[in-house]
Amino acid sequence: MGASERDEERARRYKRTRRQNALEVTEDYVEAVSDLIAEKGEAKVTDLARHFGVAHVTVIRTVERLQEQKLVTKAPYKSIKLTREGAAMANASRERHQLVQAFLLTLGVSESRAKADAEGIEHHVSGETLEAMRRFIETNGGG
Amino acid sequence: MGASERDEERARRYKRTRRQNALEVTEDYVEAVSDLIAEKGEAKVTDLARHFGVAHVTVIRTVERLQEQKLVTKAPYKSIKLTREGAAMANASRERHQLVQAFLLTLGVSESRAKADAEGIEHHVSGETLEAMRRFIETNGGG
DNA sequence: CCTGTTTTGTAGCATTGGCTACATTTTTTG
DNA sequence: CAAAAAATGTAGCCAATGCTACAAAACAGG
Repeated sequence: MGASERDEERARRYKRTRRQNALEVTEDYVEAVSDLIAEKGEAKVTDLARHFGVAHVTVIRTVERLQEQKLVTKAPYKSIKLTREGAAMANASRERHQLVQAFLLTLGVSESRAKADAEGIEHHVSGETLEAMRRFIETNGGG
Repeated sequence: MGASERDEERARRYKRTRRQNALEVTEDYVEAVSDLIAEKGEAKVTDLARHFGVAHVTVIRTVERLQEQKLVTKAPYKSIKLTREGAAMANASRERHQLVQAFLLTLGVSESRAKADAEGIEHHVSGETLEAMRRFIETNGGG
């Protein structure tokens, strides 16, 4: 007995979510690197470790992976820089993050909750849902 | 130079999101077990593998973990059963899932997108945000 | 009831994201 | 400039979630 179409569709959704979870860390890192460069002029391993509240070793390994994915560059003992693709991903991620957060605020969620929930939600929002959120903010925003 | 309060808060949010990602699989499994029992009378390893689109071995190991967490029980070569806590988690998870999906539909997102996005979003929605979604559905729902 | 299929289980490997302990390099500072 | 402190790197561990390959148990048909 094979998988029904409904099974297959659900399985696809499940896998998509798992993939997005894997992407989350990547997006969070490039966004953090971008923010740190904007704020301090450079992004160092220690800054990222403090940013995420993890051990510096964890940052080093994750940055290695990001290098393999051509999202950042880094020479030994030097700070982390974004490639063009990395910068593009950071911008897209930040925009989406801010939109989701603004949406939650407009919906009536408190600031602290909006920040916390946006962190988890942002990576799972499709373009279509993002558009719906944007419309909602435009219609109900500001007041 | 230590971490600032803003750093610490952001780090807490980040860690919370990572924890929720780990919980995701757990919640998805108990919910699937609950659904299968409701539909077919029992939940077998193969059913879950088909449900999620993963190898049966992955299911076996995950179910072992769920047993350690007292969410399910399982004897060798027998089907999976929910403990009281497992059933409670399944119900809460399903309710939240449905509410998020209904919310997205009310917001104007297409059904397929709503289903897909709800899958990823549901595990990251706090009680407060869930309440805001419920209010929104009540106000704008039905039409 | 035996034989073949399906289901379940075990062993072992990979990747990701955590960690500690220790080593090395860079930076700061007295 | 040398010593102390900070930053970075390496080695090796763990857990979770995937996988394939092979083994054993349960179930179905003839």
